[in-house]
Amino acid sequence: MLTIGKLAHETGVKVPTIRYYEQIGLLPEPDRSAGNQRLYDGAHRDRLRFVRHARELGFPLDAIRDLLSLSDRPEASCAAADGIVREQLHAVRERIARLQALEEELARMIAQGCHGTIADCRVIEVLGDHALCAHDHAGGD
Amino acid sequence: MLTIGKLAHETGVKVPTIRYYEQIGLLPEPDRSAGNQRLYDGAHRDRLRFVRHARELGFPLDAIRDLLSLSDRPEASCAAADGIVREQLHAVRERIARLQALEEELARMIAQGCHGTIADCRVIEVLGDHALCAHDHAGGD
DNA sequence: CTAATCTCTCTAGCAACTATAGCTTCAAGA
DNA sequence: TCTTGAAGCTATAGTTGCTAGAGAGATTAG
Ligand SMILES: [Zn+2]
Ligand SMILES: [Zn+2]
Ligand SMILES: [Zn+2]
Ligand SMILES: [Zn+2]
Repeated sequence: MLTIGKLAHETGVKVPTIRYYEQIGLLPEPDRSAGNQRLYDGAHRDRLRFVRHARELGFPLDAIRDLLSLSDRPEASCAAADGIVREQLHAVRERIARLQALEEELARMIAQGCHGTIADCRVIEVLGDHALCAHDHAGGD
Repeated sequence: MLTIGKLAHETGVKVPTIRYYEQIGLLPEPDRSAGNQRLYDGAHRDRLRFVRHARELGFPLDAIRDLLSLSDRPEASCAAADGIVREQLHAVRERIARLQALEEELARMIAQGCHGTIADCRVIEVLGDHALCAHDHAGGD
C-alpha cells in the first residue's frame, strides 16, 4: 500500500497532479486510511504510469481517458486505440509543420542582420508587415 | 475612425480579443464615442496588426509587450528586439525537436501494425511501458 | 510526547483567449 | 418618427493541464 507521496515518487507524477487526475475522473478514487489519507496499490500505480507515459507522448487528457477505458476491455478490438494514436501522430505532424514554417521565417528575419536603431530594425519592420514574410503562417497557433 | 467591429475586420483579430488586449494593457485605451463605444484610428490599427503578426509567429504576449515598447522608441538600439526574436527562434527549435522525437515514437508504435484485440495491442502495450520506447521523451510537454 | 514531515480540502492563478448573459447604442428603412 | 436588427457595452465564467498557497489534521521518528 502506497501513500500519495510514495506513489508520486514511484511514478514521477507530482502529488497535486495525482489529486487533480482523481478529481477529473481520470484515476479511480482509492481507499482511504483511518485518518482519511489515500492508499494506492499496484493497479493504481500501473494506471498512473500509463497516464504519465501518454502525457509524455503528448496525448491530451481526453484521449488518455479513452485509451484507459479501452485498456479496461481487453477483448475489444484495438482499432479504436490505434485510431487515437494515429490521430495524435497527425496532430503532432501538423504542429511540427507549423513550427517549421515559423522557424524559417524567424531565421530569415534574423539573417537580415541589423545592428542599428529600432527605426531601421529589420525584425521590427517585418513584425509590422506580413507582406515582408515569405510564408503564409495564417493558421491558428 | 473605426469601431471595434471594423477594426476586427481589418486586422483579423476578433472583437473579444481586442477588448482582452486592451484589458491586459497591450493596446492603449481608445477614445470613446458619446455613447461609450470605442473609436480607433490608424495608429491603433497598425499596433494591432503588429500584435497579430507577432502572435502568428508564436511570440508570447509578454514578448510582444516588450517589442511594442521598443518600437515606440525608434532611437533605441535594436539589439534587444533582435534578442527577443532570437530567443523565440530558440524556443521554436526546441519545440520542434521535442515534437520530432514524439513523432518518431508514435510512428514506431503504429508501424508495429496490430489488428487484434486490446489484449494484444502494441500501442496499448507501449503506452503502458516506457521501456518499450526508443527515446527518452522525459522532458516537459 | 513532541517535532517534523505528510496529507487533507479548498481556493486561486498561469496563457491566451472564448463564450455567455443582459444590457445599451447605432444605423437604416417604413 | 418609430422600429427593428445589428453591433457594442460590462462582467463573469469556461477552456487545458496543471501549480501554488492557506490552514488544518495525520503519521512517524526519536
Ligand atoms: Zn534589429
Ligand atoms: Zn508574416
Ligand atoms: Zn492495436
Ligand atoms: Zn516512452
